[in-house]
Amino acid sequence: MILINNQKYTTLLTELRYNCCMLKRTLAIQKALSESGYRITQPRRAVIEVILRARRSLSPEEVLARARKIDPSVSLATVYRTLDVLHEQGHLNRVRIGKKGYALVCSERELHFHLVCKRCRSVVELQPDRFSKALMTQLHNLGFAWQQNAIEIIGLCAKCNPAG
Amino acid sequence: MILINNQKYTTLLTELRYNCCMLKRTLAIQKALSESGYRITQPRRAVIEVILRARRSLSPEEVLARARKIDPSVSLATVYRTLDVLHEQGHLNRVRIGKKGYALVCSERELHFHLVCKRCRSVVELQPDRFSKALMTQLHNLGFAWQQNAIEIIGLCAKCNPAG
DNA sequence: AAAATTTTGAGAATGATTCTCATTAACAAT
DNA sequence: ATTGTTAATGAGAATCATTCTCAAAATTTT
Repeated sequence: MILINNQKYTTLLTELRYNCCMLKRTLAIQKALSESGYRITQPRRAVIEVILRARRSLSPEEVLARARKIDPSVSLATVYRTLDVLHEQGHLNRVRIGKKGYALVCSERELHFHLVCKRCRSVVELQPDRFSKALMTQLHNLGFAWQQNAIEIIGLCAKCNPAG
Repeated sequence: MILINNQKYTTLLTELRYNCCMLKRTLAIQKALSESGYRITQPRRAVIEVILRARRSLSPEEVLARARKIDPSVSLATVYRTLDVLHEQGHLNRVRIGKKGYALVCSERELHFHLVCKRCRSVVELQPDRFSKALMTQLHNLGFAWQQNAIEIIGLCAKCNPAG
């Protein structure tokens, strides 16, 4: 076993793991879209990758800026169009935070919770657990067909919460 | 005991109960706002009453139209301003449904779930149960201070769901 | 590779939301 | 009740996010 006791390497490794995980998710969403009859284009690929890779919720303008680093031709219209597609397919939610603006939270997995901080816009994912399973059962029994992979809970994270 | 076997009276009674319940809630929200230093004005009262009384999610324009039946002077600006206040205080959520438009869901009680149908905009409330209690505990343990009374789950209700 | 179809970029058009400011209403203190 | 202080309001103008338009380009199918 190799032990590297170095902050730099640890950070790099964490980053690598994160990117790898998000790449998988990006591909999963692309596959899902493709199977629903949507074409997987360069701009869409870029937008999806940007939203998934982000550790916090981005505004459409921010998504555009980051997506252009991958594909400089992407337009704002396409960002909005892709957001619509993702939302329609249940991969993305838009929830209002504060007086202005929304949180965009994207996910390819089954029903689970996202904790969105309205101050720093960070997004923490609650692992799908017994609660979400029980909730799914309850919804199912009511005949309610939910159309979102994630449920957003808005508030202040531990860091941004003055009282905590 | 008096038994009235008449559809008309049953409907009336149900309606009465509903109105009574919503009146209580309206007052509860007014009290909460007042305690937070907001003034309880006629237009605010009207807007809050309209949103709470509605059995489905309304658009701001719809809220305006209904509020004007209570207080004809209410302006659209005030509707938006009141929505902001309610949202800031955690009484109201705005979540996107479909390509255009939002659901406005208002609540004065503790953390619980709302099922919003994106087709008929109906809102069904899940009774606060062991799941929401457990969820609250989990959030608390993470140091996350949620700022909404209700969590909206978007989808199709049993009536609007073609598969169900 | 060509055909069929969807998607795109650019910028104009739209329309929801916010802003401005003089006026009014709510609340606290008297 | 009256007054003073201050927040809240209505009206419409201003802003800005979002959608629309359409010819051109990209994707997928044949």
